[in-house]
Amino acid sequence: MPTTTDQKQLINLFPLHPENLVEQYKLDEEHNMACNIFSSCDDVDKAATTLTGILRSDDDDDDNDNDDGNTNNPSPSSVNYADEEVELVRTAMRRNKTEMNDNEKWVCYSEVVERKEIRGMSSSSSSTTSCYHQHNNHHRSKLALKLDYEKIMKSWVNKGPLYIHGSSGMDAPQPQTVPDLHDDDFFFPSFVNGTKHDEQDNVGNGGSWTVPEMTHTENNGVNKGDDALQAGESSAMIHNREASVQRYKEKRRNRLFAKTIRYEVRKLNAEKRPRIKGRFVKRN
DNA sequence: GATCAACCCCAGACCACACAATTCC
DNA sequence: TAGGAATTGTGTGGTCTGGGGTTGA
Repeated sequence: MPTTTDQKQLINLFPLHPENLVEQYKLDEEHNMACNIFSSCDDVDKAATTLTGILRSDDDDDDNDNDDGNTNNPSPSSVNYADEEVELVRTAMRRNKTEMNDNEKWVCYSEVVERKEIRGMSSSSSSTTSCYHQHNNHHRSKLALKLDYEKIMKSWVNKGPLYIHGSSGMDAPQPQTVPDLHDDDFFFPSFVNGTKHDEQDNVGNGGSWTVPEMTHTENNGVNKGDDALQAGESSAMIHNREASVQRYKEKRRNRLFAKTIRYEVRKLNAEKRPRIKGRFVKRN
């Protein structure tokens, strides 16, 4: 858990303050670029290599969900701009690494809830999460989690370590952070084409949240003779996860942001209905 | 740097009424 | 139980409004 002084760094209580906006703008721009780049890089076959492609990759990935088999067939653009892409990725990674070292931007969610409850207002815009929220320009209510730690500890006792091993090289385990559940992009998996990205990606992908993959070697306190059984369970977990990812993608693909007309006849009637200054008026 | 007016942007409200859904007999 | 009548609720689009942010003097 961060110290009190750390909290001051982690939580920006005045994100709209002009002084913060300058830095925030820079951070958001670079963060968004990193996010887009990494989300596009998760799928090797997509290779959205131009800036336009990178920016569109979020939408394109839906269309390309079924193209996972083309891993070995990079698009021509990926060949032409491969160097630029690599450079972009490296830049983003450098930036992300710098941020990780200089100024940790993640906050523990319980902390957010606590502060939210105290202040009665949304002060939870850490730089990382606000990266998405400000980018989307949505004012959405945040989910408040209240965890029953005892219950969690009990139910987790046979499921390996509670912590994702931190990538910062620190000895102490890093607390697992909870993503913004309202932001679907958070759930875009770094687990694509059956290849698992290591935990480094949890930090380096600009916010893409990944479920920690458990290996049986991490599973403490379990009989080693059950390796085969555990391998089967692990495989089942992977398949379950893939199924979850597929369900998520399907749901995401079917999302509709545009206004939908449920009754075309009502639309026609409304268009024919007389108005004054935009308001419907009686016919007589 | 602080202040203020002008401007811009956008979500939400407003309206009548045809039609869908529900209830009642 | 089926079916018709009555009642209630919903959805539709163009314009306006107010609040908040931005800009320039």
